[in-house]
Amino acid sequence: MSKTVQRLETKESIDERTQRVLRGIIEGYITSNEPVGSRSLSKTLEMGLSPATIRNIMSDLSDMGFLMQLHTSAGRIPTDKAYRFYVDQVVVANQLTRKLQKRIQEATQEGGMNQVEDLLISTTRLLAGLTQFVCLTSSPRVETSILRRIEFIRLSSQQILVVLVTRNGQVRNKIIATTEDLSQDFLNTVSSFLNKQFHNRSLHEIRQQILESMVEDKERYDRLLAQAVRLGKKAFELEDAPEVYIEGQHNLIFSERFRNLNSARGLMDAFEHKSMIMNLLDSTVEADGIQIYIGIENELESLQDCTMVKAQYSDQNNVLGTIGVIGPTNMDYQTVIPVVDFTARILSQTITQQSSSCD
Amino acid sequence: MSKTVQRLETKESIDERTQRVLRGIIEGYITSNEPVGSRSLSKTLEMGLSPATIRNIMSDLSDMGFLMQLHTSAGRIPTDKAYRFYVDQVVVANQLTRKLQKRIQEATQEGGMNQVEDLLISTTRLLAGLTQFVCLTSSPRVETSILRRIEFIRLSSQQILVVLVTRNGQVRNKIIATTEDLSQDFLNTVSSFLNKQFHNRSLHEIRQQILESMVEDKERYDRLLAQAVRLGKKAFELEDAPEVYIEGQHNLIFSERFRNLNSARGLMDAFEHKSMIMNLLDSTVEADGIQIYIGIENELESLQDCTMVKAQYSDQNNVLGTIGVIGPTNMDYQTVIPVVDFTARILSQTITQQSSSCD
DNA sequence: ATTAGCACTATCAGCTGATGAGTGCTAATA
DNA sequence: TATTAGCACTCATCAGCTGATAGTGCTAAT
Repeated sequence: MSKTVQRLETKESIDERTQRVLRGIIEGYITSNEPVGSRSLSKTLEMGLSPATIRNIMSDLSDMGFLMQLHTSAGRIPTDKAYRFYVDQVVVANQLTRKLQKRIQEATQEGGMNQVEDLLISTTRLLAGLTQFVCLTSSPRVETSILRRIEFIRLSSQQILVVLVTRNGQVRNKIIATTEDLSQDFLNTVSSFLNKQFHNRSLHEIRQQILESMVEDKERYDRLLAQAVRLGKKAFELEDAPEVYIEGQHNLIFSERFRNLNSARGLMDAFEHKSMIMNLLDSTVEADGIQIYIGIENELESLQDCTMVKAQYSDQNNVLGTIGVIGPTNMDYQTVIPVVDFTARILSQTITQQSSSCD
Repeated sequence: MSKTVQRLETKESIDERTQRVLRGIIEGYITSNEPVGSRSLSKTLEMGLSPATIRNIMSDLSDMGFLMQLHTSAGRIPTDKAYRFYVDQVVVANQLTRKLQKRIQEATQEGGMNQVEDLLISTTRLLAGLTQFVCLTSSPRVETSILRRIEFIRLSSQQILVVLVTRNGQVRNKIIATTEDLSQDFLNTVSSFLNKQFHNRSLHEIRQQILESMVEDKERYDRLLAQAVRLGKKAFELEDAPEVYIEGQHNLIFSERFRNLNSARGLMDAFEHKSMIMNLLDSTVEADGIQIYIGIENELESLQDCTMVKAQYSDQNNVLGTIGVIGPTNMDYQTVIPVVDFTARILSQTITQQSSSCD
């Protein structure tokens, strides 16, 4: 794996005029998806500069590493560094249109969404549709979520169904095998014990505590407690399956905007490995707000000619997961950024409402 | 939607020699994915026929509708009718290699598969990987599955979690809202009543019966029964979400074998509509064994230059769902057919084992 | 410092002729 | 009579050439 730049620098001071030209090229390339040349830029820029002057400036910008040419005598296109400059210095978090805001809100409020999973899936799909890119969402880590309720249901003499409900409305099922035949009554006692004991604790804490209990002197426990601990251990041994939702993969193939992309295949393959995606989404440096990884700033190689825009969502207490889109580096940052941002906020809001609706 | 042929006919009697030529062309095209010409065929066939003779025969076969040319002076390729002939008359259900059999068995026996969902997903992925095509699987219709257990869990004063376990190990969760605050004790009574009443009935039957109960004179019920009926109604009102698993979509784009396919886009889009896929899979004429739809035999337009090979899987009593692959019409039928067949059998077997492990 | 002018270069679409694989027809053959 | 050799013909493909276009870099004039 190639050691990559963490984040591109844009400390250099560029004079006002040069900045405007750079900006013109970036925006030109974003809208047209074609290399932009000095002549056309001279027109659109309306700064009264002749193509020749523009060429000189472009030449300087190339030297500084902001522009590159696919071949001599084609216009120039921005480098990743240029996009970084653009995102940091130029793009101001402009408002979404009311229309878009409404659309996002409505989509997340759609009926029958009391299961967090459904909400996440439909939000992911929404964002993929809005941006026409690929959208990825990581579901809340069960690990860190708060226990709301645990219940055991006897299925047969050897099988018990564990139902585990978290604070934010995720429901997990797991069938565990037992050697002893336990009655439903007994299971009820166990679960009510566990519920009392571990109410409002994170699953992680709970697991820890159970493990500690087990090493303590077993003599001190009565049968109930011993079984409770044993069942609890199995129940909370949930493989923390990295749940990821991916939508809009077909955009990667069919969208005009992705056409320069040579590593579509690699990305598709990467998407098959959920745990890798999970990593991608959840490897987060800054705690809040939107995060943007442009081109080579991405660690994953097949992502290095894409931009990933992502934001975390949370309930009132904790960060739960991440939602993000992957698009071409010349995406329309001015709209994509606020769309992702707003969607994440709405998502947080909806989930918070849900989890606060418990007692 | 174009009215399509239900199933292509191959009643015509073709003499032995002509059959061998046809078969040679089909197999040639299957292995090379290139139109086959008279000269090369004359060599590979080893029947001592000159290219000229072969050409005459080919000409006859073209007249009968078994062959076509993409353009004059390219070799000929088989028509859908030819593949139908091939599948019906030539392909004998040959055995899978032991190696493949093992691989399929191992993949389905992989640990932690006590949830049917996991089993289906991993089987779908397996089949997509083995064939390098797209694989589709429909999950058992909750509608027709048999109730094993139902349980209500009080989450808050307004929310109740319904947990529903079917005979073959599917677990469904649903959160329902209540106006009245019902105690867990009360809910336990309700669920134990419902469990007794409806044990081993299909969800469909149960729903029917509940609806009938509701129109009966309400006076005759005590509070328990009334609530049980009311909760039961909500619980069994599960939207029968058509659950479909799709794997290997990227093969559609990247596989060499699909390259003639112009409607990849259409297929990808179709895959987004799960209910359509569900229809596609479950619209079944013959009850058992493998089913093959070649080219224009498919109702779905964007599938009309593909072949779909599918088979149903079942538990000891009922057909549960369908698993199938979609590939190019010139797929290697000799292996694909037995692979799908065997996979479906193993799937049935695994699910049967699971559902019989209850009391 | 800016700009006009000019030489240079790469891409693209369109045309060309050569090549090759394959056919259909016909006349000769076993 | 069935088969085959021979020949003319048809297309698709490909390399090579063309002019048009759009861009650059450099230099000299403003």
